Amino acid sequence: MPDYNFYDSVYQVVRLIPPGRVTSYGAVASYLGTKGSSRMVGYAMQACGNANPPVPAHRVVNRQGLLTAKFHFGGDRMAEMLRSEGVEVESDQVKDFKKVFWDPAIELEM
DNA sequence: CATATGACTGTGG
DNA sequence: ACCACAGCCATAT
Repeated sequence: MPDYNFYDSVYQVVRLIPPGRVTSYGAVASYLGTKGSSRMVGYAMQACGNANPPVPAHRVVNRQGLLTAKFHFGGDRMAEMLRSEGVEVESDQVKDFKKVFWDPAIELEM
């Protein structure tokens, strides 16, 4: 593996998330091969503000579809953005999570 | 080089 | 079903 940066890989996968869809940290980590580093995905998101182009971190939620990242966005900004993209959010949780769930390991599998 | 941290996840009581 | 603890692994200090 050449200049392999974990952060960059995470950013690229997250940027592949289509609008109106969400994914989980574990799914991204698993796709990257580092299944156990689900926390690293979120940690990478912390530095997403340093990435270019920016990363739609608001499309990444936890396994339960809960907007754990909203605390970092500062308010319900995350929920509003998701709603703006067509994702129904209620009680900081994505409705029909299974329906809007976007798994890179499946969507990108070929 | 060693310790601490974290936007997670799974298992057990 | 709910709460608590442990495992995991890359980055930061």
